[in-house]
Amino acid sequence: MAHSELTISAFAAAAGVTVETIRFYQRRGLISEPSRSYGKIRRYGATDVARVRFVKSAQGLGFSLDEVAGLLRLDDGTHCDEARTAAEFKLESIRSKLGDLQRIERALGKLVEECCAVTGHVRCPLIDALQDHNEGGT
Amino acid sequence: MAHSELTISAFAAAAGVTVETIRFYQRRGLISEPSRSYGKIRRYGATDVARVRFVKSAQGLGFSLDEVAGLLRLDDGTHCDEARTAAEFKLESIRSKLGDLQRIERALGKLVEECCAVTGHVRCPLIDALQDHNEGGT
DNA sequence: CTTACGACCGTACCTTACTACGGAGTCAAG
DNA sequence: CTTGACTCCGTAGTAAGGTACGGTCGTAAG
Repeated sequence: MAHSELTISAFAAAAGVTVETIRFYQRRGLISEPSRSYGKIRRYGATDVARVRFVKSAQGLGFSLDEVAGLLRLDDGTHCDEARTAAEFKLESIRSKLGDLQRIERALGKLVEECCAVTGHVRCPLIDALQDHNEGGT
Repeated sequence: MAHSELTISAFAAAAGVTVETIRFYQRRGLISEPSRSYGKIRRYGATDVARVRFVKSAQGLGFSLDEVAGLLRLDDGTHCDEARTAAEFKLESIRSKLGDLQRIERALGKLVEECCAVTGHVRCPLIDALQDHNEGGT
């Protein structure tokens, strides 16, 4: 596998984005310049596809491209101890998001269950879910 | 409770945003126009603060302001069955995000543990985490 | 009364993340 | 050797989400 032979358009399609987006990510350094096998045409492989997919997922979770780049740098195996520290920070922010998301999920699940099942007004716990957690700090 | 008496600047500070952001959210309909008690000055209460905090949290999780508005509408107790259906959709997207986030968390946790503990090259599982999940579809 | 601090308003500007465009080079098929 | 799909490149434009700016008004202190 990893037949590093995709043209940019095939690559883009495989990753679920457009060619322009690939070129944009290239400029941003989110994907490494691939070996331009004969001529000056870029060729991409399966790992590149995974990388772009990762970018898209992380983005959907509220990370900016800069943050995603940071995450990806962690994965590159270089500057280990630096990466470790950074990873610990990231982990914190991720766990915080995880908490928020879980609270929203619970609240929304409850809402789906209870909505219209109760009499009178609903006052669903979507916002409250986060409020409970937040009110610890002033 | 709910002493609806905050001025816009106090409100903004309480919610952790700027006055301009409040006005912007107002225009977008993310917070309801408050009763302008005497004169034409807006006054806000604790529920408004919770609302803005919620917006910010949801945003950090990758929801656009439009989506957040959608979530908030669910919470408003009106158009119940419509809300229920929408909530079920949202719930799906939230659970998908939750999955991604958990995979990243696990991978990052592993990375922190294993990085530099192993000999030779690291090839950490950050991207792989999402790849495992994604490769089900071609 | 005037000076100042906020609230009010609209408009302009900025950053992030794309997206579209125009023009030139390349390569395989006909 | 032309045609056409596809590559390359740079630059310009767009949408979302604010952020900043300039000016008016109201009221409370000096």
